Amino acid sequence: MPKNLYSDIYHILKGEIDSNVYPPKTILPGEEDLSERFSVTRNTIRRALKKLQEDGLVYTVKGRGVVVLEPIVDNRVMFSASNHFGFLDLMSFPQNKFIKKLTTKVLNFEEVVIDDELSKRTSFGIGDTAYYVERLRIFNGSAMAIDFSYFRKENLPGLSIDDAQGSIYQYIRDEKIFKIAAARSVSTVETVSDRESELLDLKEANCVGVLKRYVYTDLGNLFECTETKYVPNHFSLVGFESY
Amino acid sequence: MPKNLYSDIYHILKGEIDSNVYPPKTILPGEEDLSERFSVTRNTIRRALKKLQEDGLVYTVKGRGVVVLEPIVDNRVMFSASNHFGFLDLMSFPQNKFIKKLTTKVLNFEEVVIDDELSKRTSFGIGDTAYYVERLRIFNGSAMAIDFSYFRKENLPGLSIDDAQGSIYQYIRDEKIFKIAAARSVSTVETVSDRESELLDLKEANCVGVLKRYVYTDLGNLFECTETKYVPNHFSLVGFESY
DNA sequence: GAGTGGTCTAGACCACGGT
DNA sequence: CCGTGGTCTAGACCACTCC
Repeated sequence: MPKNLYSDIYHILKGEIDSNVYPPKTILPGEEDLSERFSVTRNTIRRALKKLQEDGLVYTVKGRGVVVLEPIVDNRVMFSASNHFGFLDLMSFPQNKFIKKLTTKVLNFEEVVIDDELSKRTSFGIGDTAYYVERLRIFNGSAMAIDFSYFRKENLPGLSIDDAQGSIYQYIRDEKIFKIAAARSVSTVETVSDRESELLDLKEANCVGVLKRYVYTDLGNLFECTETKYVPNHFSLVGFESY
Repeated sequence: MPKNLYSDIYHILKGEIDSNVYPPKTILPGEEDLSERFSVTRNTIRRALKKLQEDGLVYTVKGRGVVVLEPIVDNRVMFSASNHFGFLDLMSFPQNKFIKKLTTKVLNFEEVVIDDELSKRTSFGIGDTAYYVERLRIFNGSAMAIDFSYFRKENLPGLSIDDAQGSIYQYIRDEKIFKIAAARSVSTVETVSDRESELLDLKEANCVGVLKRYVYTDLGNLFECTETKYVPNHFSLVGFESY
């Protein structure tokens, strides 16, 4: 479906790496060779290679070439910070097929005005109006996470409790209200409050993982601030960086 | 110090955003204007803008322009997955100035052969020899984290306990053994073992944050697998993605 | 020194947003 | 429609790795 040259080339090369045409620790053909093979400029090849590098499949070394990296293994519910548009979309992660049933229970839905303290928590402006939503996430029958969310009302004027029950991102996409531009995330571990320990299936644990996400519209303003608190031992957050 | 055009331009623009020449939610001058201003091609401008976007400072929208994003606030010990070369280098993070004293205690240092089970844990090959190192990290007098590390011996033949006591990455850089190419990380929350709870200053908590990092050499092979277990409430892991 | 990737230029056409 | 960023080409020079 992608009709960009560089994107096509990226997919082809990725397939060849996955199917061991280029095994780990080997060097890919040079950029010059690849441009000949695909009949494009070196520049276009470089964009495809850069995408492979961002995926963590290869690493390029000046003067040597493009090296295929060894793969690693892990087996939990992955929530990669990227491509994570809300909890409901998690089910579409290919690794997460074993989540048979994910339900959402809205615990709280109200309008709040951002005061000094909330502004520190959410980075919203003082005086802004926001929807405050609490949603309990139930995986295969156990309460595995709670989302505490603030949505700026200005950007989502008609939000209802029914939308919150479904996927808010689905709602945004369907209604074409705006586009989501970017997200910043901060991940921490915190000791749990009494209320949280009542709501979540923590077993013996007295801590939760916290993923705080700030989401931007394509006009540059923050429109969502969500803290997801999740139980230990069941979730992984993955990342990749090259230097 | 950087003598690349695009990198210079990136720093200049970043400074202008920080000092509010271009406030949040405004649009930067167009790429054409910027290329005129700096007397470079549009291509070079685009690279600088891409770097700003990777930093999470701006977001570009086709047909509209480059939007400056609103900043957010947070105040913990940051360990960004990127630029994190071992714990000792954490002190060089500008936000982390308040860590006055960080010491390391080596709890264990031995050679191991990777068997089936260790191979699953580390993604190293079966039969490889590795150094296994346990290091306790003490911040301002309290035991805040433990690192459980495996280093492939093949890549680090002469590693001694003294090197482990200092910064292993310092050692690698100084000895110019190889370059570090990339890292994959997986972040989780786990309930704690008895031994860990004895070693760490957990207070009431019975869980730890776990950051598992796989580090690659520039030849494409995995050379380190480290699990850092850290106490709750004191650390943040930051991320940024654009769509 | 031969070959690799890293940077940069000059110019072209397309797709999208706003009017 | 015009102006924006997105993609692509053709060709150049430099810095690095390896032999």
